[in-house]
Amino acid sequence: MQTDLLVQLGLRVRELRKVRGLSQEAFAAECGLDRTYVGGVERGERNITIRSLAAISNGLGISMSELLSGLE
Amino acid sequence: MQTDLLVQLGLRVRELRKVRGLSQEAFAAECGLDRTYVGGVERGERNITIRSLAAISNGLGISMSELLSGLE
DNA sequence: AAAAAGATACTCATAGTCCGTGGACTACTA
DNA sequence: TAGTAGTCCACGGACTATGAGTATCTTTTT
Repeated sequence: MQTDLLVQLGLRVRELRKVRGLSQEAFAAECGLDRTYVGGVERGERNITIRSLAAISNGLGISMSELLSGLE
Repeated sequence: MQTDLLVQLGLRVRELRKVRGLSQEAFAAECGLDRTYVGGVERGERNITIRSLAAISNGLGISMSELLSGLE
């Protein structure tokens, strides 16, 4: 059985954020999102919308397509 | 000014659906979604979540990453 | 005319915000 | 040894905004 889509995405976001040396709070500010919300995304608890996904990939400096590559 | 993300996505979904020779209704059934909901997505009226995006890309037989490539 | 798509409108669940608390950890400073 | 201060994150509660999902009616297309 494969890991849930939301969990996979969350792990990826967390990994990419940490590589950039940002705290959740600083990263959330970059994205224009709430810190508690980003935490929830990283924990795989949020079914994120495409607009928030765009905000996050923008905050990470990559495309949505890149952020989602390999995820089903 | 550039076209809204949701409109871009909708146009792409519509294009890919038509290439496959499916009506909105038949395609929606493939995706496990309602016909009017898919219509709203194609018209760029829905800020779709990642899970619905997964259902649609699955119905199209491509990855989410492919579906979103080139979109900002 | 029939089939396909658009428009509108509704309920209910949840996306997303804002406030706060507490625990784990690090680094001083005594 | 503490003791305290700072950082980071998980988590909760209360709240607002909006997405999911469906029904109905109208318009367009063939």
